[in-house]
Amino acid sequence: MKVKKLMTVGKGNNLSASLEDYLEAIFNLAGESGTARSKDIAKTLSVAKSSVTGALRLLAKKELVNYKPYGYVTLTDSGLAEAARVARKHNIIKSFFVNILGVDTDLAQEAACKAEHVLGPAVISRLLDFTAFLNEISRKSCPVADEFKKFSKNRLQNSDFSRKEISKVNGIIGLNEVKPGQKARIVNIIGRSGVNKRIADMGVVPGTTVEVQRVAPLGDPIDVKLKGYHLSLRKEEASKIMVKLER
Amino acid sequence: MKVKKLMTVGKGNNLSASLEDYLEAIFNLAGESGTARSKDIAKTLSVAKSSVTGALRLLAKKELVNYKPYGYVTLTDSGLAEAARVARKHNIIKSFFVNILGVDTDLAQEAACKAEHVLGPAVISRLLDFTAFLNEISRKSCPVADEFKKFSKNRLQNSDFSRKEISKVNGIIGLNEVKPGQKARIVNIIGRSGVNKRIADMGVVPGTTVEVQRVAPLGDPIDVKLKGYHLSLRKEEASKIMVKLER
DNA sequence: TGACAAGGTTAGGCGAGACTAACTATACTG
DNA sequence: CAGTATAGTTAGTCTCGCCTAACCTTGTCA
Repeated sequence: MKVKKLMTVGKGNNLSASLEDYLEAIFNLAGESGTARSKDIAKTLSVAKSSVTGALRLLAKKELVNYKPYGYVTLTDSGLAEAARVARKHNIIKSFFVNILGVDTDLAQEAACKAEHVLGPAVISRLLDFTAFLNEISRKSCPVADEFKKFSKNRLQNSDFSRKEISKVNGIIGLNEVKPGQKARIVNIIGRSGVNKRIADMGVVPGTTVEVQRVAPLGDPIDVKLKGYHLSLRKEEASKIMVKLER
Repeated sequence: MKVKKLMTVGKGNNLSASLEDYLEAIFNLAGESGTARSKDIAKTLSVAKSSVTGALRLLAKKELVNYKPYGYVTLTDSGLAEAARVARKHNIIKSFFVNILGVDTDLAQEAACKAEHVLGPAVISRLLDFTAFLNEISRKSCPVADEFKKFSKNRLQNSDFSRKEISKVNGIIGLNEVKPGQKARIVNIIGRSGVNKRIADMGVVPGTTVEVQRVAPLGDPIDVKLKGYHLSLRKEEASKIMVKLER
């Protein structure tokens, strides 16, 4: 039997993603202009004014904000703590994206907004340690972020990640999409069952090169050559083998 | 005016997070046991059978799965591509969490499940490049992941990140929570307005040490000393300055 | 062949989160 | 101090995902 949600609605402090957003917005606005006006909250989050009213009532019930209709909104002590926690997370994530990965600021901002609701303390903590670590070794031996920048310059540029371009992430495709005659480098193998297990057992690891030899009319089966072996794969199986085309 | 969602419901391929989950589950199940039974999908995702039926109908409408009531479920070609894309993302994220950050496998699995719906191609692509980069330099100079492990061993261990422990991430707290007499190291400053801007302009960067001198009865204002200066901060401002207590 | 178990579907409902439209309170201005 | 613009609230509705309970299908086995 599943666990039921029969907790008292009272003030159980389990914030939904959207309530966290409201809290964070208030936190930021209060910091900038002293006080958080409902309208500005609405604007920051791109929601209707009425939605803000609703959220404020919920937050008030949880005793995270001081809220009286038509009055100014302030954070309570626990609200402040909670908001700071969220903002902290946001910052850690965003700074990783921007400073380490070199993602565009706006994009990072946006991604961090969503990721902050999703990554638990364990991951965040490790992430933070990791950036500290990178700083450390950057000082000691090499400036990691810069090295990385150089490193990625050398790779073939697929920088036009329009929002709509969803079918390929960084040029990685399923083996089933490779044309006959083409060679590709295995990036990873999803799942370890059936043929994929067999392949893994053959000692095939990411990095191995594979060549597609023949593809049957409907894309199934696919004949490949790898490590000297010949193999015939079903399309479903091939789709689980992620590859990057050799240039 | 906002952009309206007036697209034809038909088969516009914008998958919601949950539909992506269903697709991914089907992808994995089909890989393991040849075919995806509705019941197993339900079990994998921990949802009721009826929810699966609903999702399958939606996916069928988008032509991502072949679905007939009471029949077997298979992915269409575009469904396969889409599912592989999601699984790929999942793998990239999870492997970063596990292999680089050293997060526990189950936790990473869970976190990756959520993060995969939230991180766009740009971030994923950078992440992938970054792991490739780390592999590169691990071979050349030092094994980064191991070094990191050693590095984090040396830090004070706050490893008990129970789910409920939400008020502190890795021992980082707001300056407002620091007790008089204690010293702390600034980790980051959220926002650059008001006093925080003044502080930032004073050349205070992450790493600077700050000492709390006096805290007024209600926690406001807070007198601090930093870089030789004395400052009086309002609680709200202090809460935007993230610090870590000095040991 | 016919009964039954297991899997799948339908119907109805609920909560979260958002929206629009209409109404009310507050604040500014002459 | 009235009048109006601006901010905030209320009421009602919609969509998404999910649930439970009851009902159907299918395949199996005596």
